[in-house]
Amino acid sequence: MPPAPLPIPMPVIRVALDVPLHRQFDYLAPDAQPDDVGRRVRAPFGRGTRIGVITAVLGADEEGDLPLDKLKAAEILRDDVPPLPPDWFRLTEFCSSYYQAPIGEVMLAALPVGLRRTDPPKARAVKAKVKVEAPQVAPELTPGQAEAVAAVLAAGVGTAPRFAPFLLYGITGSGKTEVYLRLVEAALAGGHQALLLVPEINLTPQLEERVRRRFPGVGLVSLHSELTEAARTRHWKAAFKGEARIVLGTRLSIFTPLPDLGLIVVDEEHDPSFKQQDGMRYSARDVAVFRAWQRGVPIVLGSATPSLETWANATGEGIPRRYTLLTLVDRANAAASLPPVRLLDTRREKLQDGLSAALLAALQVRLERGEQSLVFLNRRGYAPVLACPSCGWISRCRRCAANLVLHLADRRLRCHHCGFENGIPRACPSCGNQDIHPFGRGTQRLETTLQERFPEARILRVDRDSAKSRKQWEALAEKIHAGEADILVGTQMLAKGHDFPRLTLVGVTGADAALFAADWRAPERLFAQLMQVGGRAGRAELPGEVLIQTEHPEHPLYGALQQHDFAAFAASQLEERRSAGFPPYSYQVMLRAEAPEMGPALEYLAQARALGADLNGNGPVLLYDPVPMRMARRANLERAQLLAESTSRPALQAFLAEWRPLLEGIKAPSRLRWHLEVDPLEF
DNA sequence: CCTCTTTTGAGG
DNA sequence: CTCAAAAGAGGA
Repeated sequence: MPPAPLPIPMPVIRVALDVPLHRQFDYLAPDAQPDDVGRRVRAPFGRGTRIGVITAVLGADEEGDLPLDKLKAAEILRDDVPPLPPDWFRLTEFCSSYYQAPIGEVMLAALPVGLRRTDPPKARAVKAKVKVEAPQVAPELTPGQAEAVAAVLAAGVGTAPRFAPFLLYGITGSGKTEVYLRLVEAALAGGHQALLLVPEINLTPQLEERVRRRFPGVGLVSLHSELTEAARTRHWKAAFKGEARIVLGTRLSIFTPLPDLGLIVVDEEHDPSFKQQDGMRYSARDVAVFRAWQRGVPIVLGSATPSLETWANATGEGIPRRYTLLTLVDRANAAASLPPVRLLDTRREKLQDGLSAALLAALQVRLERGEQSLVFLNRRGYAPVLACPSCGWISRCRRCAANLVLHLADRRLRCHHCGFENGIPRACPSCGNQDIHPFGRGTQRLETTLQERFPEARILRVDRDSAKSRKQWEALAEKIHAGEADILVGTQMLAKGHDFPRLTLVGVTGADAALFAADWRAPERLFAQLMQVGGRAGRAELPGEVLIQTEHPEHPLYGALQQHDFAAFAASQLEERRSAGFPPYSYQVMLRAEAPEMGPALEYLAQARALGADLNGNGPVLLYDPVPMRMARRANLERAQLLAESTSRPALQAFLAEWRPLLEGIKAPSRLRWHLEVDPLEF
């Protein structure tokens, strides 16, 4: 006869800890109350102490996993943080199951660092600086904006919100932000909180300033990685307690508990920075849509170049239409207000240091007129590789399957993937030849070339090397604004954020590479990038022009770009995806493994595939062969991947739920690491 | 037989 | 993940 369950004389709590384990742990907590669920605890774990979140308080009649005498006691933290609410649990549990991430990791990652410490520093009183100015008058809405606002308001913003997803599609400068502000206004008026997600911190301070001026006196907090730990914690708490009515933040802020949430806005929804690429690999935009659904509130995804997933959801091209499409500017208007795009066919002429005569002439004209130009090249450094023409030596990284990039600015050879760096050899390390050359072009070389050609021009290079921190970038932007630069040379950094009123020419070089890249999402990113950087030209009263150097002027991507026709581009890309069975017409999961040797990594994946095949039978999930990644070696680790794909998301999810535990059982050398990535963006 | 390295398993 | 115990490999 089995022994009767022991009565529990002392409450037992179940705790999610910040450890990469798909299970929870029970602790004794003499003072636990049922309503302590959602509170943080300080719990002994292993030989240390950790912070966890109480997910359940076991009643006297419930049996724990372990006999009571094996349990340790945990200390419930009854500080000024209220218990995390049920909807926050559902949100983190959804992420844990959808992305196959351990629940404790998800929960703790969703909290500000200040609340994850085992020894919280004494909180100092912060005096809120409430500076109430007169609200800035809202500009009159264009008919398009008014229509968009009305459509979203009809989903009950500020009154009786319900789940309703919208794509707000409008080019840069078409006034998407004003639409957001009107919706925020309505949400606030109805006593609701509004959550605004923005891609990265370059833009955050500007938008924050604008929102603050519009809603003076209204609690507004920002949440992004450049805030101090204390500020983040303070802001997070203010949002949780409902003191902050507007929350403006980057991807992690999607997990902020908001008692009165009534509206979610995701600006630049296509931006890759909404996808976290390490730890829990989640898409904040997708989580935002889930959260809107779960909380029953409207969500607005805004973009000039929506992701194709979102576009398909909004247009119903080949899949059920799930979002309402709101178009801010019709095509005819867009073509009129956007700078003309001219393609420079570089097959027909001998380039001068990589620049065509037409682009050089256009730069000369801008110099004479005292206007600014921008030359875009999405490759930093001086040259992507150093090579010896006599023996064929090239500057390879010893730790990666990549070349060392020549940086002449600080005379280094540098790997952009692992951070390895070296001095520049005087002669070929392999054959001693003194005559080694840089091949290809990066922003530094372009800068040098332009300086030689236009000695009188003030040239400013903007890339991750010249603008490492936000402060440096702000300083550069300040200089550009003040008219202290004639020609800007830069990477995609220049495409985002700041507005430069005297900029009338954008030249694009080196764009072709993305046309035929192995990554089938490359054209989508290129189009968005070129739209964005092209949109920099001529935004004030001065008309602008975009010149693109290409060897493939007939390519449909450039054709669509010339017409400023995103819809046509999207339609052709979606057609390709549909015939190839790629997302959004299928759902994918990538299993990646890395190890010092390629053999074990591939072997691990082969076993994973076999286990998956057993599970799946001839079922709905297609398992591809394990293959080395495109960049097969990084930081001395060989990397391989295995793609699983299905036309049914539920089927893929069901498969994953069974597959992942099996993956954990595969025996592999200790130095082998693996992870799953749901809805991968890069291949 | 001892020492250093790698693997395995637990963590409440 | 991190740590420690157990198992294995190599050296005197």
